[in-house]
Amino acid sequence: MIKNNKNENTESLILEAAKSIFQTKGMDGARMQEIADQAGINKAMLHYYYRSKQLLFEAVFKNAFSLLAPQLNTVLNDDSSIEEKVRNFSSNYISFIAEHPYLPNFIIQELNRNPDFILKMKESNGFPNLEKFKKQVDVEVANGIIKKIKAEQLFINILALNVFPFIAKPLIQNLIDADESDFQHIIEERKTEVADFIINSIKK
Amino acid sequence: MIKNNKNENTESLILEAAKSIFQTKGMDGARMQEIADQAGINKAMLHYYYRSKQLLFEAVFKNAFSLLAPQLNTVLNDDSSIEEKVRNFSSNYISFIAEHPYLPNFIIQELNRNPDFILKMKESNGFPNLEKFKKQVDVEVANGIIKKIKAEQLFINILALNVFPFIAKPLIQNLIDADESDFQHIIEERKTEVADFIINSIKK
DNA sequence: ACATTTGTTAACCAATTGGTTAAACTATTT
DNA sequence: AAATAGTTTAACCAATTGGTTAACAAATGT
Repeated sequence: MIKNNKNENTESLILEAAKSIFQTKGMDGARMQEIADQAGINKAMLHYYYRSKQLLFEAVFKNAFSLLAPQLNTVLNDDSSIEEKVRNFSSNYISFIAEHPYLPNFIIQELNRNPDFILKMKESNGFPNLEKFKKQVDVEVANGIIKKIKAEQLFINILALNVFPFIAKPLIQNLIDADESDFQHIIEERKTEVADFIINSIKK
Repeated sequence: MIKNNKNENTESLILEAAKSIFQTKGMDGARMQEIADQAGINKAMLHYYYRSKQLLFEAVFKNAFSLLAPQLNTVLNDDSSIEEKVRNFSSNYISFIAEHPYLPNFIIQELNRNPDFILKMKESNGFPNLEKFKKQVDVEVANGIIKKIKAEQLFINILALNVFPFIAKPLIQNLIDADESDFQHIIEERKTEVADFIINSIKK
């Protein structure tokens, strides 16, 4: 058999396969055998490298979360204005999620199933922190740059407008009668649409 | 044994138990035995009344969807202006979901897992229809009442801002560092906050 | 060359799961 | 009250599932 390089060794083969299965089927719907098949290896190897389904799942989850968190963080903590942050975030985040469409749904779904799970994430560094954003919103409100709004509500709105379409895709597609290409087009539009919508609402 | 009335007969006991288990654990995570235990009856009864796990699940899903759909429909199809629709929807929908917190997540999650499933829902009457809303948005845009926006995008925005906080509750709670009572308070605020946010953005 | 560690496999195992069955119990009909 | 139809139960079943084991193969070190 051909020698594997670092990107094709068994351990990462397993992680990649597990990622794909867990993210589409969830913890409960995923089967160890299916993960092994997709990785092209024996089921016993899953346990050799990750001990149990739970630990393999946690490895996948942490991996996914650590991909998502920096996207939030960079926007929250850079030095641009609120307006610039909103524009950057909407454009970047929608592009990012379009490349990882299962990510937000996976994370949100599994956190709903096991809310204690996020506590482990909070301990790790790189967990998104809202402090700077909060102060910035308060300052811009005080200076009359944007209308009065609580940072938390604004943050929820930004997240909602950007993330929801990906999570609720099957529902939305049917409600607005859009096929796959219609939907892609609408998502593409939203890279600026969402930012404009938010700015219009908060700009004085 | 005491005679059961219509609200306590076995069939609806099962449906209630199944609702509670399926909505918190999902199709894959739910166990027939657990549903039977919660209903206080023998597991064989589940099959006697609903034949299989799949059919029991579909009964629960249709039931849930038929609760949610009219909420969308009444707002989409009444005779008020877009602004009134937005205000009504935000207030009513948030109140409604606050009473059925697992509903949107359940529906969205299971539709993601099984996208074909919504086709069955579409056939049934009462499936939300956007036609009237679309025309109305176009008219109000043409008349200069609201800013230029596509009805589909506005609809997605309304849905996102109202529904997302419930779906992403565990994530949001941790990102903004809110305990249960903080979160309830923020949700309460959103009954007007969301409507104002949308109106601010689209009103000329 | 040999021994030891690391990686891999096929076969196996106990527990769980959705579903069935046959018998018992209860109400309804005649 | 006897027969019939509908409801409920305990015990059972085959299939699936996560996980283990023991033997085998491939590196690695000495």
